[in-house]
Amino acid sequence: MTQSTSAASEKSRRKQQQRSIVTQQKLLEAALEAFSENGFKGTSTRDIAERAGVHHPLITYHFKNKDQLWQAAADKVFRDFRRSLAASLEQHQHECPKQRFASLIRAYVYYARSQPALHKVMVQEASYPNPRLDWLIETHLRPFFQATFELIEELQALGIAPPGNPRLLFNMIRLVSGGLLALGNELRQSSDIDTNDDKTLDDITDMIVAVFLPGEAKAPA
Amino acid sequence: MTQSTSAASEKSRRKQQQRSIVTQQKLLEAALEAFSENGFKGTSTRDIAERAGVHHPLITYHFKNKDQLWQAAADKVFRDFRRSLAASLEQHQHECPKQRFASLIRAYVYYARSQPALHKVMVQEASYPNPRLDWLIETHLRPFFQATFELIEELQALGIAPPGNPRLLFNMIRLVSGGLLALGNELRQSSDIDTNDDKTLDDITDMIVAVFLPGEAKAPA
DNA sequence: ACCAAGCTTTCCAAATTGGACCAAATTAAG
DNA sequence: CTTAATTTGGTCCAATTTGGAAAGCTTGGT
Repeated sequence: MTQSTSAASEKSRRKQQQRSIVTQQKLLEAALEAFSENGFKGTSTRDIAERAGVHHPLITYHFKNKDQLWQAAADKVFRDFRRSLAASLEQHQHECPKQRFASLIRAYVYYARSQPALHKVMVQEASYPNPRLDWLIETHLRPFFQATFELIEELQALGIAPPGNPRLLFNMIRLVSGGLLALGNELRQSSDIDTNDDKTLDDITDMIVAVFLPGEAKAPA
Repeated sequence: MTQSTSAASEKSRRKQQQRSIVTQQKLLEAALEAFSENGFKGTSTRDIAERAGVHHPLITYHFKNKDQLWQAAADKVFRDFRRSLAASLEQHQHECPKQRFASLIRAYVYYARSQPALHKVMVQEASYPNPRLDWLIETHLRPFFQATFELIEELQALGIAPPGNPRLLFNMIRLVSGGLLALGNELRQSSDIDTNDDKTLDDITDMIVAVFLPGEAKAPA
């Protein structure tokens, strides 16, 4: 993804310096923030550089151009996000299906708070057809969704999740899990809901579980 | 909101011409589309004028500036939206609470498809604090939410809606009701869900009701 | 010390921005 | 059918923003 990494081709190669990595990270986070606030079109590379506290030509240096930077930034969040969920699944692999999925939702909700850009960027790009949306779907959404559809189907077979189109059910769950956190600014003012409060996140998790997984879990042996 | 309407102050007043109304409507719809796709910052008045098929100085003439145009456009959707929901409530006022609310959800979902900008604009503006968000909340969200919170509380008291913070519950419902339709472009590609199909909308409605209003409705006398 | 990696500074040409201006046209009203 | 106000077309502008090039400086690996 980054220039330096892929530059290992000709003769002289020297390993990437630490400060370079730091700069890239700063740029990626700033890009994420900016893109999630103003969309791809509404964001200028200069704005990103400013947020990162970096001179704007460094974007060209590190990421070639705006598109590449967007992709690198999106890739970072979604990769992180999926890793985070996978970790939760593995960590709770010996618990009953309902508990496992509840933990997954919890992980989703907490990740969404730590990185609300996850959901915002998705909505931004989904607002009209464009190559970035296609990339996002093929690279991250489809693989992730596919695996989760099956989880949902299991839960339905066990009578834990309600019947109906599992894809629809899944999308509802992901929407509330990520969407509420993305609306943080609004909810505080419109509904007296403080998404910074851990208590709120737990309430959200509990409610999602109560609503979307109403079936009884098997009593633990 | 429009200039001509408020220009009734000095001496000579002549009623607004028909073509003027048409132009304003075209501009409002174009503005909505553009703002929902690219956000406020990412949208230029020229882009809006082009979508509307009118010369861009007409925006200045009819709406003074970009901010006023945004507000007029947002006001139009939200007013329409609330009117639509209010109509549903009134139309079903003699049905049982669960049926009434189910109809409300249905009205929400169908409106969200006819005007996905409703949800998109909300997410766009909520992505960072700004005066437009404040206006939106005070003018439309709070009044609408307040009334609906109470409906939810009733349903909870009747054991139809699950317990828990009614505000949280409400926001979940509105998120899935509006959000799925806003993600239309993505869902088709990522989940084989076609939000243009009426059948899908009915499935969505039914699932929301099944999930969020699991309690038994009183048998109709 | 050498030299590539990384960064700063400066500059530019092109495009876009919101908005001003005024003459032409359309139309409501008498 | 006049007439005057409304609405629109066409043009222009000054300011800002855009992505990117160029050239030289600093840092750090070897």
